[in-house]
Amino acid sequence: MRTTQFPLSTVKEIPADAEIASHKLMIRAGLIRKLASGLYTWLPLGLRVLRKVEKITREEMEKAGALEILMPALQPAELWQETGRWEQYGPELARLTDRHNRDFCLGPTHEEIVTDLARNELKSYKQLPISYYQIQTKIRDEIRPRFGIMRSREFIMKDAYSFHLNQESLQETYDVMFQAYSNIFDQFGLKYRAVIADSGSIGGAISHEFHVLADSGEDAIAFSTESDYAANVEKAEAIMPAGSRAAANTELTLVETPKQHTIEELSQFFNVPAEQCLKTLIVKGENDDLIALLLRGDHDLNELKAEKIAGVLSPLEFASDEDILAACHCKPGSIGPIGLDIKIIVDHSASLLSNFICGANQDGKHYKGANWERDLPLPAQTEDLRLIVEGDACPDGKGTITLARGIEVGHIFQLGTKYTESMNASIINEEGKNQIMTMGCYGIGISRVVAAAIEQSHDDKGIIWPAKLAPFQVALCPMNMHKSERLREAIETLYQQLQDAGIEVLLDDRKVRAGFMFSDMELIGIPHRIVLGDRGLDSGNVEYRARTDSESQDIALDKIVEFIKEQTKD
RNA sequence: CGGGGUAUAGCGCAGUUUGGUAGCGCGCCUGCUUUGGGAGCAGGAUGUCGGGGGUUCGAAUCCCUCUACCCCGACCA
Repeated sequence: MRTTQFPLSTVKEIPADAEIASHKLMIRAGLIRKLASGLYTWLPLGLRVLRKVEKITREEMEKAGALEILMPALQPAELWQETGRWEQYGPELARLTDRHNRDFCLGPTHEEIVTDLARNELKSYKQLPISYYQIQTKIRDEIRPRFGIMRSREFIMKDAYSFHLNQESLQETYDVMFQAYSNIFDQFGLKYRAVIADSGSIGGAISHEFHVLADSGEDAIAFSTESDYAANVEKAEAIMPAGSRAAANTELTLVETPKQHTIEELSQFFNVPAEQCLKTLIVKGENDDLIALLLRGDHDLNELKAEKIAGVLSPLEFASDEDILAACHCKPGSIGPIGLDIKIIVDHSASLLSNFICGANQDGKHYKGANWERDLPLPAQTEDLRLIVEGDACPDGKGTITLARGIEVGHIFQLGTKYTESMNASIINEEGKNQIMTMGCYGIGISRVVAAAIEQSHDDKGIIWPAKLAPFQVALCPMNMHKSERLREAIETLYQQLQDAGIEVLLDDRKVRAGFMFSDMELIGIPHRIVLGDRGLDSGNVEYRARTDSESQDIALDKIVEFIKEQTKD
């Protein structure tokens, strides 16, 4: 391609509404343009990258034995009503009616549609297992689209669905898909981790997320220092710490704390670490009652864990100040478990505290030197309530936890019979009887991968594409070609030779100055750059520089094609 | 949906407090000079000042209203 025929839409000024590096760079490098909140047009350069992500994904899905199909984005409400998700999905499901006043939605995902396909097409166990996949536009009316393509209202997803006679078969395909996903992310050339995940609203039991590691990631991932354990922090179990409670050796004392409400203020006031304080949170229960959750001061509540406990309202809701005043006779900031007359659930770690600080249920007062089973009974219910933190013991017993940030780009689930049962998707089994199929589903956020790759790999000059995602492999930059006919000829020859060698070359044949050209090529992140001028022609050399290099090197003009082939081979 | 903010040329912004008829930088067009790290000079084009209503002799500016967009929270590939 030539830049005169494949215009670069680079811009110098950073758009005001772009916050994170990938969003800024996608606009600046001319990959995308915004149409409206959460809606983007892919420009030619961006689309080349997107197609590469699709290609790698498609190849690996084929290798994994999945069959490509294409399902409609516009979907009848009836199918969603069958599974109950028409009601459950909420406002994120974009709904509309047709001219006959029939209800439809724009598909945010395709479990209903593919299950309908399966129940019509699949009759016999002999047809199982089978996996379908598609690469298609999804629509989700996000509460708050942001970060450009990272969280948009319309995005491109590869979604795959597998159907099985039983759990064993599902597990086999799940393992195959897990491997396929690993292959895909290896090929992308991105640093990633597969982590144990919560299955969220899609449903099902076992599930893994694939995260591209980047400091700006919205998710926190917990890893083991020793084993291959990795989990989304929201799912990572904080295990009961070893050891027992230290002995009670201080008196329970009521202390005036007129201005101390937060754990931080308390730990300063009493001059003790936050972990010697007890944090009391009041949440709503299922029967309009209130429940107190107790945590160590240095720990944070994991809301996902809390709302899964029987009796706790899901989704989690904190009690209002009025509710708290009624139940605890004080305002938030002085609540504590001593004498508290509502259900109390204590976190494992908090149950091991001794001689701790806690609220006294009187405004402006706290207790110090509190001890379980001496000053107050240890609550009967001890649970894992908190977010795992750096340094915690790993749940698998090997090593300790470190944390990293990640961008969720893939998610695989074992759905079981959640959809097949409600939609009565059955086949005839070996005994000639009807049997509900077991199902798995596997997603990759194709468009998000592009943003995640940039987020992980960029510098102050622009994008640094991994080889397999780069829109072009080589930038060919002539110096003042419009003034030298022999240079034009040499460049044209080289351009042709590189293309003949199967290399994707972007020839910058614009009549622009060197610095302008270099800046553009660096901004759009082309991995290899060849510079040739009259000077080079005289000495028989070109200048080569990889995007990641800080210095150029001279390569003989008659060796450069071989050199580039070597640099760009797999 | 709650809380905060913004809307002026293709992009980034000033002008609004104190009403007087629209400006800067980048980009774009023309010419000359430059030409190895986003060039210089000269000239030029581009605006229903987000929409509607009101106050006023006069509104980008004051008042009312609507809309869009952005940021913080719950959602997710």
